[in-house]
Amino acid sequence: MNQIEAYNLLHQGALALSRAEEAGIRVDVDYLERKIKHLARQMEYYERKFKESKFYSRWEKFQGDEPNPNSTVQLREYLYTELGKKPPKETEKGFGSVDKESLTELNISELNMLLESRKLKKNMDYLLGFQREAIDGWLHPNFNLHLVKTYRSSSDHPNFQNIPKRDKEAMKLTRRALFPRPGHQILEVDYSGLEVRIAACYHKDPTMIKYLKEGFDMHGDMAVQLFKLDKYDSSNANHAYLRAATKNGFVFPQFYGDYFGNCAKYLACDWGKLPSGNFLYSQGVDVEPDRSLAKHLVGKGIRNYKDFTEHVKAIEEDFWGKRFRVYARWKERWWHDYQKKGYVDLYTGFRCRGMMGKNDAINYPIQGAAFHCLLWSLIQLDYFLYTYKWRSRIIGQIHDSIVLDVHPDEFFSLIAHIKKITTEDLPKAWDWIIIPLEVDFEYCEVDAPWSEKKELESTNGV
DNA sequence: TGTTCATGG
DNA sequence: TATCCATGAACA
Repeated sequence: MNQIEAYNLLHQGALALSRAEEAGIRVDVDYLERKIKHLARQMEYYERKFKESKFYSRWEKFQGDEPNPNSTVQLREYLYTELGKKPPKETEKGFGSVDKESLTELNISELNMLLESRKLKKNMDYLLGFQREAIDGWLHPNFNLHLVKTYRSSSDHPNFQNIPKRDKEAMKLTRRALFPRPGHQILEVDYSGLEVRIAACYHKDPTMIKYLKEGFDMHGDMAVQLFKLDKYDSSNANHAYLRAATKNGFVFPQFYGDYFGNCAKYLACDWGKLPSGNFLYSQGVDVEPDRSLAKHLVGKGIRNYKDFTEHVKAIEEDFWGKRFRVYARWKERWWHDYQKKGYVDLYTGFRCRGMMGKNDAINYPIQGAAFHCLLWSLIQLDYFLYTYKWRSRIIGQIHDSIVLDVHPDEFFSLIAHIKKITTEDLPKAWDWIIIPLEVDFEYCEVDAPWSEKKELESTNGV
């Protein structure tokens, strides 16, 4: 594809997204007002309790003034200088970190209070943002195509692309404010594993292609290797958890250019959430014998954190040296080409210029082109809804997913059309897409808020 | 204005 | 060489 096609994609994309902005999403302003008051009371409670503690009075003495728990500088001085604690982690600039991971690791009860109040504040900020941007009970988030260096989109006022989802409590609290039009329902369609599939279009690694075409479970296989399981059992909650940890703590970081040391740290740390124990995070200390995963790994010859790091190192070497060696060779070639040319071209006709590190040069074209798949689909869908005067509307987009406000009469036929556009029409339009694409659907009942979203079990036969 | 933290993909 | 891309709030 060439730069004319790239321009047209952005032009048509801007028009389609402007219609989504105009459509907007309903917001329950009464709920916002109630909940904001409620959160304010909860925050006051935590503040009061925190100030009653000995931990606080010592901080007050040290500070010589009223301490500000929101100041990372004050907090780190107090913890790491006055109290002499050892920072579990450092910031990018080399100071002692006071983020959630570090404060949890320090294991001081007053810090848990502080973390709780940070969480409340964060939730409050989302609701205040909605309240500030609401016009007559409607939000109209902006969707930008001109701000991101990879030619992805961004969103602001309010940002539609970072509303809580993983933390169930925060998810319910924030998305409970957002509604479809009266008598309508929210529908979401998202491309599954889009970036992995688009990456495979670039590097064409046969093993990866096989995983994607045959529907084999790459994360499950890696979990078996990392945790020395006999066989992956998806009905086992521990296995399912380890698979998620593997996906987020090894596979994706490796794709983005991380190395075994960080991966080992993340995986060991993450076991803290597992019933079987958090032993390895206590750095080099031998495992506690009464924890089942610990026992299991000891039985396999991995006795401590150091052993585990070596183990992850070996798996990393196998990952790039054997399993995905064609992918690895592509990365080297691509990086070499960038150093020669000073730019990288996307399959979609865009060019990224400027100073890039190795990870940047490799990841930008994948991230950008993956988003363009979504954008192309959104343009087609918008054109279709607009031309045939459907009552359903696109109301937003989150990198690899589209959010719609749907009239119930149009629900099933709309799903069929979306499936055709996203998984059949797109690969026909762009011949560089050599991997089959898949989409999943989620939906809410009529008049239900976004917090009530559930999976659509099967879209066969619609 | 740059840094840190938290949220999403 | 060592985790990619954003927005937004608060602080210094």
